[in-house]
Amino acid sequence: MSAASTPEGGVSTGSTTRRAELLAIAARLFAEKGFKNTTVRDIADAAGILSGSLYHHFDSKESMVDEILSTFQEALFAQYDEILASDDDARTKLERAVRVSFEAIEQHGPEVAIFQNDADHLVTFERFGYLADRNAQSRQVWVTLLEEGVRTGVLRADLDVTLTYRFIRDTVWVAVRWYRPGGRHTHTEVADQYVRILLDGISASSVVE
Amino acid sequence: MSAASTPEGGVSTGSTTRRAELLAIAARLFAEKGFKNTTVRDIADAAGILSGSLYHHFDSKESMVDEILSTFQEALFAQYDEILASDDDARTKLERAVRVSFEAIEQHGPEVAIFQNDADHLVTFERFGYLADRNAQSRQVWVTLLEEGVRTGVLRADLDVTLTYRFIRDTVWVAVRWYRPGGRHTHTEVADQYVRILLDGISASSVVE
DNA sequence: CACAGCCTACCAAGCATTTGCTTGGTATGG
DNA sequence: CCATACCAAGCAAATGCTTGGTAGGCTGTG
Repeated sequence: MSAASTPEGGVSTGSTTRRAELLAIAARLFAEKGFKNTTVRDIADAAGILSGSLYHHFDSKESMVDEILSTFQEALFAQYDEILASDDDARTKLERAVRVSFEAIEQHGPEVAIFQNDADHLVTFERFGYLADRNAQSRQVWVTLLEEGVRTGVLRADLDVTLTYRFIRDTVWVAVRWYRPGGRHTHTEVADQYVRILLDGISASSVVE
Repeated sequence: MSAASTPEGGVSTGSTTRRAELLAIAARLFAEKGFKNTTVRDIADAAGILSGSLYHHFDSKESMVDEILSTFQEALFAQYDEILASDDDARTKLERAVRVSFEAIEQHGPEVAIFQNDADHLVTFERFGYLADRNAQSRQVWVTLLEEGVRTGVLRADLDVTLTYRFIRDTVWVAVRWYRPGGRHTHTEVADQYVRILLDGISASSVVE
């Protein structure tokens, strides 16, 4: 029923412009109000059209968020993979991973926010299984970096790697809730400040045995 | 959720009032699925009653979450105030504040989760204005502690206090997403690990000029 | 160069379901 | 006999999505 009314040629071609515009509008609203809490009428209003007209461009509300998230995840993990495969030492890799993450918040805030806020809910649908995979993959990236750091003596030997991973992940990604491009700090500054605290702590005299 | 088998707290525990039971059920669901995404029928099903019957106990869905959050916030800030007013040095106060927070996650997980996930949305309603107040108050607690630390020379002088506050707040409270009572770590262990990283970093050799 | 045909983007109207909540009635223990 | 706790039925609004139609630009052909 759906394929009949939707011109097949318009899927990959068509007006990429309008389609991309609508996706950007939807992403912003999903990030602001949450996926479930954003109605197709909200999106249509923001785009200046009627809700029914959205279905000329997309199959469903789900397919919109699907396209938004999958595209973003693809790009992000390409960067992580590059860092993992690089020749940098563990400390530099960690720094780069943190920077890349804050950069993603800067450049793809809505996508990060949607992933943070709605992934748990979306993952219950088969269609979004890849989100769980990506999550596991992300964990693997960080844990690998941390273990490499411990092994090479760059990081403390008594570190609980899993727990540390969670702390880093939480701090970095939840920053999407308060970080605003053009605000008091650049994303690079925020990343540097966090790396400094993460590596050396906030204590004035950090004499570690 | 098989409402037929054993509705949550269906067997009246006698001592606890039915009202409190229903609030606990609602809190768990709000935390799991989000406030807006939880229907009154969800709550009623979990309680083994019909949705309309909830309105014998509560005015509205909003008043349920209101009662859940306000009660919790009251208790939490009493603890913060006690720490602020104590004679401990800045470092000890910070440690205590972190511990109290993880303790809240342990003992009032649903309440913390609701506050984390839905406060932004709820705060747009006049009724929940106190949530914004409490948020500002919390910020004040942490910033005061950090500034005291810098002033007394316990913490690094070049610390960006506001940024540090955000990092701490994010890491501590978002832990509610993964921390599970009875899991691999106690809340005290998690708090200690975090305090250690926060103060001294994860680096093996902290060279702080 | 006119014009039929087609395509993109949208409108207008509405349908089925879900949702928060209401109203009037009922069973049961004290 | 009365308060507590609940049921039965349903309403109005909101929500995701469908259907049939239209305006305007572009294209190829005679």
